[in-house]
Amino acid sequence: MKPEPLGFFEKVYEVARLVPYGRVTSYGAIAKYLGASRSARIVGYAMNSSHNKDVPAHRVVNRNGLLTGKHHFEGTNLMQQLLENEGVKVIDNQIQNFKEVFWDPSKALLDETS
DNA sequence: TCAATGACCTGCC
DNA sequence: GGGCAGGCCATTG
Repeated sequence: MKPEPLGFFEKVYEVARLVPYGRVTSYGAIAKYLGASRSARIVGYAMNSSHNKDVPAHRVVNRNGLLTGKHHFEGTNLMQQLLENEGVKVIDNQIQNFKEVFWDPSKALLDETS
């Protein structure tokens, strides 16, 4: 369980932690930032292991802005509650204004003057 | 070691 | 423009 010291997972955790408050990102965005847009599934898999980490997995959703992984949280609406608590409008597991709350790692890290 | 699965994405019909 | 199928990389049984 230790392919590399700083493998894909760690990178995913890093980006997930870099997600600002009230902002969300997508698996594809992280994967793309890591240079593995085709390995978007791995990013989600990393989140699965991020349960024990301090990774805000609730800020990470799919490309459609749908809380696909909310099923993996404690409660059924915990993920939604967390996002709403941060100011993100979530209705029926669907993030409203996803385009506005969307946080692109590559773009944000590239231009931090947001 | 092999095979199947998975919080997805992209491309094609 | 919408829906369906395949593929990608890594982990677990």
